[in-house]
Amino acid sequence: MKKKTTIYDIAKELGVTVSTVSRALSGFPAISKNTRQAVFDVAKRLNYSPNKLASALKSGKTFIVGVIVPSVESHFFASIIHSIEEGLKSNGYRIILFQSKELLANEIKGVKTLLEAQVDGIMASMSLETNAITHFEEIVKQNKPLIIFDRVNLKIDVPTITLNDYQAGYLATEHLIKQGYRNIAFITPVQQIKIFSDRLKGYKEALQKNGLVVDNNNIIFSGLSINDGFNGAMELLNNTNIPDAIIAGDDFTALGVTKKLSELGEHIPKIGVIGFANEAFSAYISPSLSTIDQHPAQIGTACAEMFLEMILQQNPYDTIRNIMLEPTLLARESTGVN
Amino acid sequence: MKKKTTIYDIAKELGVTVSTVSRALSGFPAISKNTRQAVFDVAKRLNYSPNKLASALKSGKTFIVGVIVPSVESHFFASIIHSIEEGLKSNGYRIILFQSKELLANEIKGVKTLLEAQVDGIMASMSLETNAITHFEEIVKQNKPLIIFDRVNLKIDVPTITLNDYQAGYLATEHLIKQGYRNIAFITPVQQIKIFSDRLKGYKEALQKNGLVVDNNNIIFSGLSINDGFNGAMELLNNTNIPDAIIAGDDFTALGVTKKLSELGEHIPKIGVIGFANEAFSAYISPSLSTIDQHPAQIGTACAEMFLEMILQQNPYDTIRNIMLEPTLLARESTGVN
DNA sequence: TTGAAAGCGCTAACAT
DNA sequence: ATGTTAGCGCTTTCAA
Repeated sequence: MKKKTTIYDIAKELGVTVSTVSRALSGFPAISKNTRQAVFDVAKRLNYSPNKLASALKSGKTFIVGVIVPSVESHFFASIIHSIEEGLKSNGYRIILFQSKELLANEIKGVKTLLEAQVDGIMASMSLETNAITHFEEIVKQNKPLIIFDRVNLKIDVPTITLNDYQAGYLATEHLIKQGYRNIAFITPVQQIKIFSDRLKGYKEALQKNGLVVDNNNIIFSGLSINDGFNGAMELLNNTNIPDAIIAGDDFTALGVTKKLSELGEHIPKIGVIGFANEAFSAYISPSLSTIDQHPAQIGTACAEMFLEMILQQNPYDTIRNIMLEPTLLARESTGVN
Repeated sequence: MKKKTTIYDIAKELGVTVSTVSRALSGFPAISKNTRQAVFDVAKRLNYSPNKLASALKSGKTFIVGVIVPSVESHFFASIIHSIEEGLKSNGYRIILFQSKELLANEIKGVKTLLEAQVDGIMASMSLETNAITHFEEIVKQNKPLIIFDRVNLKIDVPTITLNDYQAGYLATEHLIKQGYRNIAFITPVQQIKIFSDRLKGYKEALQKNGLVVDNNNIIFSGLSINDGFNGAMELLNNTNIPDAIIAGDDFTALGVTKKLSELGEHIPKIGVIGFANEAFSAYISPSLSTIDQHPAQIGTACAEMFLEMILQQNPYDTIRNIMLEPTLLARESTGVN
């Protein structure tokens, strides 16, 4: 394998020094038009490809932002990632992805790996397991921008981009009540993540405001998956007082609920189902799934803007903003809307 | 922000040289137990975090493999990625992800970016648009391992991991025929990607072997998405000779087909539908979706093993293996199976 | 507008 | 078992 072309090769070829080549390549203004053109021509001819590693080592900037999400398989996170990329690319930043798979250990490893890779900042949404945040504090200690989005832990003092999940829980519940449901169950992930406890609060208050009682037998704590929905529904159907509607933790969970209900088919009365996140499939299944739109594209865009703000400040944490977006109800057939 | 700890700081603290520290940290054998322990202790105390950039620059190895996929949002690719990660991590390799979003331009940019980031190798599945492969040839020219999986272009001479897509097309068609369908349509992506032309071939031969004729009006060329399925079904239903079954390019496309069919509801006779890839939702929608399992986990594992083989050879392309896995039929309600 | 030279943090001969 | 030293490829003062 022939040696790779470096700026030294270009410099030698042109009889100039590497500094000139470096300046020409990086768009430094005080360079003659001719020199710049000559450098570009030779670079092209020698098939030059810059070594970003060397550049990053010297300059201290990799132009890479690490993004940690529970999983990339949901439309919600995939869409956030996409809009982060879009929002960042005009400034030359790229992202590198890390999936925690809902495991705290992976999340910790992700932070470590990204930090060792010298990323210029990190955006993260926490795993369901996350109950400690020392791994995130390390990022702050290094004075690198950290932005937490969607799944936020109460205890952390960094910029956040979240959805108004209290409102999301309230909206879903209120919608079901308006549709005539009276015994509404709630399947939710564990509660150390703020958005999930907020949602539960919204659910409870919507019930109370409408004169309905909160029945703890109607609240199931589980994970987020088709299986969790399936099992959660099974559990609820064993209650003496079977619910007439179920709010699921996300659309996958709602799909599991739907599956369980359809298995029982004629044996039970029609039960309303609503999810969260508006997955790609949700509008297309039968019955189409009512859900709460969490505006992932807006969340991603806000993350990107926030990051660009932070790196402009001498200290990224000079001002800490916490942005909250509002959810939208998407009412479909699964809650009796034709 | 205080300076980051380097191996120099550790060395100074202990009164040894950086080489000793470097050796201790990297598990070099000829180091006394005491020294090693002392180094680890100080490293821990000073909160040392290695700068992988510097290490990679010097050693020429980043231990990063670039993975390019059309999109991460399908279970198929997400699952491949997961098993690539699993297969690689025991050897210290990590992956960095790049999504082409089915656009050739993005794919080209992905290769460039990954190469500039000095990845140790690249694994890629081509976008639907990909009709030129000069960008991939650059990887080979640099003598870095390139592995193409699933979506392969005929013209490229590198190791590949694919599914027997001829068989996949054949299986799907044969299954429908066995279920009693006689006028079977086929919605497929454009044909420069080998797997899609193979599938089509399997479809045609299955028809012919069973005494059915190939009707070009029954073959629709489109993309892969819910919308493509929706529109494809609409087009097929406008034919004078309406098909009694539809094979869709993937499960998302099949979902779009299903949606269109259910919209027409009672007005048309029951039409069979089958997809490819066994997405997470496929078993859980109503009717549950028949599909062809493409064994993504096996594909990913094979990619990882192939990569590890390639870097062991003095020249990664000394031996080029092309692995082909066999698909499995998953028969469900959408094709009339209970 | 260009050159000279130092050095980012680490690894890896080559010594001892 | 440990020290010395020369870079990896690039950016960036400082000087001319």
